[in-house]
Amino acid sequence: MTLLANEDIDFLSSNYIAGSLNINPVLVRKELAELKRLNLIESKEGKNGGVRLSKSAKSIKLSELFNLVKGDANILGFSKNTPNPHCPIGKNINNNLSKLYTQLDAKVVSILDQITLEEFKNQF
Amino acid sequence: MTLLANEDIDFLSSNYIAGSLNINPVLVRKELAELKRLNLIESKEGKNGGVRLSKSAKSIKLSELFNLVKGDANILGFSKNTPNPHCPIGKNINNNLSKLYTQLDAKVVSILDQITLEEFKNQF
DNA sequence: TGTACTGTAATTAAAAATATTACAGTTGAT
DNA sequence: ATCAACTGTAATATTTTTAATTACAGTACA
Repeated sequence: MTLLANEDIDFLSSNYIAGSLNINPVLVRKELAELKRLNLIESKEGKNGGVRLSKSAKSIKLSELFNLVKGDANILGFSKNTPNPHCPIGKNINNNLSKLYTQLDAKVVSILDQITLEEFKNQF
Repeated sequence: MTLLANEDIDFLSSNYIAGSLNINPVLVRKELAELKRLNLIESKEGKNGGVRLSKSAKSIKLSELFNLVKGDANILGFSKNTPNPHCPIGKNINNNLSKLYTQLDAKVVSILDQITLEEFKNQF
């Protein structure tokens, strides 16, 4: 997103972006699909196509990106974690951790709400 | 740690803990080694051995555990992420993200500083 | 009509996490 | 003293997850 906010070029190709990220273009396109779903970017197919921000970097808050990456899970959450349901602690730990994580996530979001992509980009 | 704080039994064996976590005892012992390194727990070898908290749950803040799990990295940090050093954005992105993450981590720690293991345990 | 793209699916390969096996050393109980 | 139940740790194997690759249909420009 920083790259999209930074470059003057109208549409950036997934190949170009993949070059910057140093990963495979198909992975980039998959992630771009997510960003598109949230209307953060728009794409153009065909020659000279690619993707660009669908609104100004000034109007995109980092919290939006955080929530996108976060998805359903808590960002600080557990990867797998399937404790023994017969253990009195185990059976409640995920519930109690989740409560805590939700609280922490909210705080993180409140900070990221104050930072725009434009501001982040301008550091570079 | 919640389990250790909760149980009355003097020393809990790695097998018992593994039963609650539903994972392999060897993994548990590896993680216990970390907790021991930080003097959060103490262990006894031999029969009827195991581990217990080395200080009261009241005196253990969740922030200590957060920092232990976090290690060197930022908790919100990147898993691999080796961007193209020839890209003006790519070459600085990790540095700039790291600055941001450090700020967020600090906020998280400030919250977890206010919660003791005892308080967390008492929810169960 | 060729070239450069997106979009997506399917497959393969690489990396990371977890489990397993093994065993030396310690402690308590019989 | 010897057995049983532990810790501590290393080495290996398995499983899971992540990322890369291949493939190709569809679109747009020139």
